[in-house]
Amino acid sequence: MDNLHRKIIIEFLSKYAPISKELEEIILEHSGIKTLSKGEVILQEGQVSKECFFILKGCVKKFHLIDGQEKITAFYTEGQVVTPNSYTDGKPSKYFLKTMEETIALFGNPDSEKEAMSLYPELASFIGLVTEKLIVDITDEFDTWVNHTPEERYILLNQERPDLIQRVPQYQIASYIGIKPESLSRIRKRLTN
Amino acid sequence: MDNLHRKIIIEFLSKYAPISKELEEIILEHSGIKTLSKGEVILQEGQVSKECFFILKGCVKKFHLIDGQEKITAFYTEGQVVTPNSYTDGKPSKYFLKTMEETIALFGNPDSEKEAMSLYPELASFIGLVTEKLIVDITDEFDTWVNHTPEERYILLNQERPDLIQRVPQYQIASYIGIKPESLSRIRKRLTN
DNA sequence: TGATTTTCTTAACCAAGGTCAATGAAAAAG
DNA sequence: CTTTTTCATTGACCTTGGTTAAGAAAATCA
Repeated sequence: MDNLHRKIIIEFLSKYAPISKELEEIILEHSGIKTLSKGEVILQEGQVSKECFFILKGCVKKFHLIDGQEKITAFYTEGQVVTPNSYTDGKPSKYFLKTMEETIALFGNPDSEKEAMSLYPELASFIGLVTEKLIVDITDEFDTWVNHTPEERYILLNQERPDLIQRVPQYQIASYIGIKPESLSRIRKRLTN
Repeated sequence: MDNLHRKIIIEFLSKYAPISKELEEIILEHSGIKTLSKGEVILQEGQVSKECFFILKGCVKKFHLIDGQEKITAFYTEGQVVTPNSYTDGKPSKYFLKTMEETIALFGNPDSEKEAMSLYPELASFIGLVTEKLIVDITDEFDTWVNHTPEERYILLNQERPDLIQRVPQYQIASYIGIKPESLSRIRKRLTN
């Protein structure tokens, strides 16, 4: 694990609570690092996920297939945790996870998670914090979504995740903000005038 | 606490894991039951929440005030937990919580929660399950929302929470599904034809 | 490099929701 | 039982996004 990756993890973990070097090592030891090539499918619809992961480098999209069309509901990038619902509830996934670029991520599975938690009880409360924070983030995102128009969502996206606009094709951004590529073109035109 | 309320709680708790009579008592002892009258504001925008609650009877709406307009993002009814983001992250709330009817709820606060958890470690892992399930529910709701039109959302709401249509005024249902009351009228007309 | 595929833009027309204003119906208040 | 207020519906007109089809621009590949 190189220094950049280490920094991303530590930065992430420190958001939740002061973290000891010891706990840091425990977490690193119990997760496996993997590199995925561009366009790789991490989770299929109907499949039960056995892994959650943390992105060190790269970008992953989450999408539903509706009438043969991809409907993107999330882009995950560096420093984000991805815990598929299917990983948590053991039910077949309703959505896909697919890399947009070559992606390096730390993978964890329930067995090693349980093992680590039984060895290090402080890990459990730490995971609790991460989980609680996730709820706050998701509900905030939901509220932001429903309280804005597609045009406003595009403006917000430019402000809050300008990197995404650069690295993701526009027609996928369109899907993410809930409109068709043609409409996003028009919105962009409206905005430049 | 009467039998109906007891039943609602036990039904709720059993969704997550088999629950012992003992743990049941612990939870009941550490939460205070309160009755709120119709129209009571539980949480104000800008306020830091010190309580989460579980609804035994009644209905609570969550809404943002945008340009003086209520934008409803959730209705909570019997058997649902409400954990304000502000309760979790300690930051001022971005939204309001207000009762739609007389509402009876079990309230918990961080102090009694921590006390109970230190006395009964098994409670912590139980709360972990509840929290994880919340994430699954919220992301499912989010995905359902973004993948449907207002008309489809209205049809879904009728199927999945027919009680809400009965007990909540239509213009508030309209706000909840993201449209104006006039548009909901038109949708209803379209659907009857 | 030239060829091919992918992505982005434009335009004309359509459908759904927003706005404004008027009217009716239903509930609440007196 | 009225009166008043709140809520729901309707219609005319506007705005935004969807659809379809064509072509331009960019990225990829041979």
